Amino acid sequence: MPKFKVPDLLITPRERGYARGQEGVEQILHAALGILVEEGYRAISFRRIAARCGMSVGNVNYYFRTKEYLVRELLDAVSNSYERSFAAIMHEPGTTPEQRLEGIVTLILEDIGTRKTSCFFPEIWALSNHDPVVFKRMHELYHRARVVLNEIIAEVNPALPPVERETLALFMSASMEGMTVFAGHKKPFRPQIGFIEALACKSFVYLVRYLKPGEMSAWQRVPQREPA
Amino acid sequence: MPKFKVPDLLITPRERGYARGQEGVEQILHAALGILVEEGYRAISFRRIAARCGMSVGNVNYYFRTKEYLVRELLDAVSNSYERSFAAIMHEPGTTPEQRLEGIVTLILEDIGTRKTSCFFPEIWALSNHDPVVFKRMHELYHRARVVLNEIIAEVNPALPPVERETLALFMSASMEGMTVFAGHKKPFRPQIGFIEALACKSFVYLVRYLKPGEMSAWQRVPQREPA
DNA sequence: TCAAACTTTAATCAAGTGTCCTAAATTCGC
DNA sequence: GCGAATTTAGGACACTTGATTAAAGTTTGA
Repeated sequence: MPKFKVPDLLITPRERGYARGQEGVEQILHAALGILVEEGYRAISFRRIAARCGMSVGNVNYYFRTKEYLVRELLDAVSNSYERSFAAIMHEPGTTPEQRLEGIVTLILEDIGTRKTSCFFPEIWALSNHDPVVFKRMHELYHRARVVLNEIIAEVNPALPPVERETLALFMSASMEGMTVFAGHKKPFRPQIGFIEALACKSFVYLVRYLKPGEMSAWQRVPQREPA
Repeated sequence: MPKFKVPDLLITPRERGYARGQEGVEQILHAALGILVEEGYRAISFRRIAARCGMSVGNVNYYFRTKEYLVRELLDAVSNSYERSFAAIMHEPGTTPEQRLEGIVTLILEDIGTRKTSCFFPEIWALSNHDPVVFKRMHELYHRARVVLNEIIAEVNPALPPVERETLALFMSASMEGMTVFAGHKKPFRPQIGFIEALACKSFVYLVRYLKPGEMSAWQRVPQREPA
């Protein structure tokens, strides 16, 4: 099982323009990410980006006419880098589903140990509460992550109905994301990440293997109600 | 098992001053929380708070000389409300540890369904990456939450060594917190919260009961390394 | 009653914002 | 190397928003 590392950004090249221009947008997006990581989303501004990559404000504005476009492309670039990593694990030949599951758990728990991820995602979570565009793109990203988990579950435990399978995938994904706050970069429990990884793997493998169809529904005592 | 509901704020009364003044600070703190929930942390300002509770800017500033004091008291008020809820569950007589565990899972997963919690915590997670005071208070709050879990684990599975017990408590807590983004208020998976709750309870009870001492360490394949 | 506690008004001072415009400099296919 | 397309600088515009304070008035409650 090789080690995967999620790259910071995966920027799709523009159709027109000189090579210099492409370099420009990459500088800008990396600067934007850097500011977001170091100072939070609200700190992103044309002026700060310009300062950070030694450009003029007007030039940054030439590449991204509005801040909204800029943020959207930044999200896409992060999202794309994860998509590629997930695909790599999914298409790895000669691995058992359990090995792939462990691969994902390792990938994610290693990734949340990076400063970028530890700062970027909480920022996005907060933002998605107030910005529908961010909300949509974030959940698309997580959806792609769950596709991999779903496939593994279906392979190990084919009798499990789709709803229960998807709930299980969600449970695993959310468990790992939740760790960001506690065992992410410079967080109090980062040193225990080995234990945490082991616990997560064992717990997930157990659930995936031994969860019986209908069991989840049977456990539910009260049907969920949704207050208006 | 009665239903607990976490109150929005638990404001400790001041030592001096008139009753009117106490009412004033409560208005202010509730307004600040409202703004944080609706527009994000960065939107909190004396001006906005004043507008929201029909006060003058100067008056808000009279109660809280700086913004920092204000935010600190806001955090404390939220923190205290959770502390009381946890204590209530911990000291409930005539319940098995398993029942108490289910009580906590239910409490937390219901709580993340509220708009306040769904917005407040992501905001705090993001903020804690940039503000050491918020970092400290947030982790104190979570520590108090884990104390309850720790106690339950110790009761069910007394042979489990402290480190492994604490890692398990962390794992459970983080799993539930992670759900905020996916099954919180107005989130895509809120309707499945019944399934999720069932899955969490069963999975946690299984781990708490059947985790054997030393098992976690044995699973760890590679000792964790920390890059500088 | 009357001092302490509140409240308003109005103002200061500072920093920052996105967006647009013009004019100069550069790139790179031809 | 020409020259159109592209990139860059720099500054102007027109705002918004911010924290904090001083002075003067009002309310409270022992």
